[in-house]
Amino acid sequence: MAGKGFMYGGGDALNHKQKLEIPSHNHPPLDYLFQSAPSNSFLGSRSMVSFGALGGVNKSGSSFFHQDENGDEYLDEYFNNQPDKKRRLSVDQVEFLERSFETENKLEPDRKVQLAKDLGLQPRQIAIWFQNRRARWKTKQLETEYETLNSSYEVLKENYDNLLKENEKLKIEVVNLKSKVLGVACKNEEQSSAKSDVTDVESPRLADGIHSSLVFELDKSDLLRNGEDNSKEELLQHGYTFANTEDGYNIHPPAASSCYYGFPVEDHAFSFWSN
DNA sequence: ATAGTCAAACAGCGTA
DNA sequence: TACGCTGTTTGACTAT
Repeated sequence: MAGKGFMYGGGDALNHKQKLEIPSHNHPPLDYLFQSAPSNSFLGSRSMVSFGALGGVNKSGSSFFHQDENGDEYLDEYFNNQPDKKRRLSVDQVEFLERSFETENKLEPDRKVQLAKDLGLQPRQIAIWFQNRRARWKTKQLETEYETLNSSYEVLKENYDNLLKENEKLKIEVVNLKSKVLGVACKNEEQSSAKSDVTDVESPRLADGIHSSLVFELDKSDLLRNGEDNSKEELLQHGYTFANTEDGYNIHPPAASSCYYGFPVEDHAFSFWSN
């Protein structure tokens, strides 16, 4: 990022070289100093603090910079070794930042400066921490939302599968009922044909003997609606029997019925014939 | 020793 | 121009 701010902590992201170029009015990385002479009340058990802790003061208002008789030694060591090391924030610093984040996850400039002062970090470090923290929070949110959506999907899928099964059962039931009616109609047709004793050119038959105009076009409700009593009476005359059921009655053909449509005997749709 | 994970810091882009 | 976001890099740390 050429042309960006030169001072560490200022402007946009800086490269490593820039990061190490401490302006004359600023201080060497404090974590380096703290490694030998910690004075920050926010230093955690790990004794780690960012080397960006420049110019801060702790809660008691005392300087973060350890200015003792060895101060120059730290300075020399810093510039000689150039400890370009990334340091984790201390536990206390993170806790402080977490509490601040819980209050408000966006960072106004004033709060950033105040936090930087309180924690002895660079404002840019505070900004970066909030940036990363928001990213982690968003990731967590996405995971949570995914879990929620996934469980909703599982429930919906189960309901859908159950509906499919129910639908299949209902379809089978429809076929059952239609085949019952078809059987009745066939028998009726047979009887009529026998009576007329001739081939009826106006009632063409299909090769398998099923009357084309009757196939799956009648259902029990039609039969019941269009004069149940007459139909029943007529069927009784032809040797049909009726068995009462919960939802009406089942129609049984005469014992020696010759009406056969080529369905297997064990066909579920015709199982009622063997009742 | 090394692979995996986490977090600090950075890069680059969009936006107000 | 500062800031936010997303993606990436890098170093510290841990488990094996």
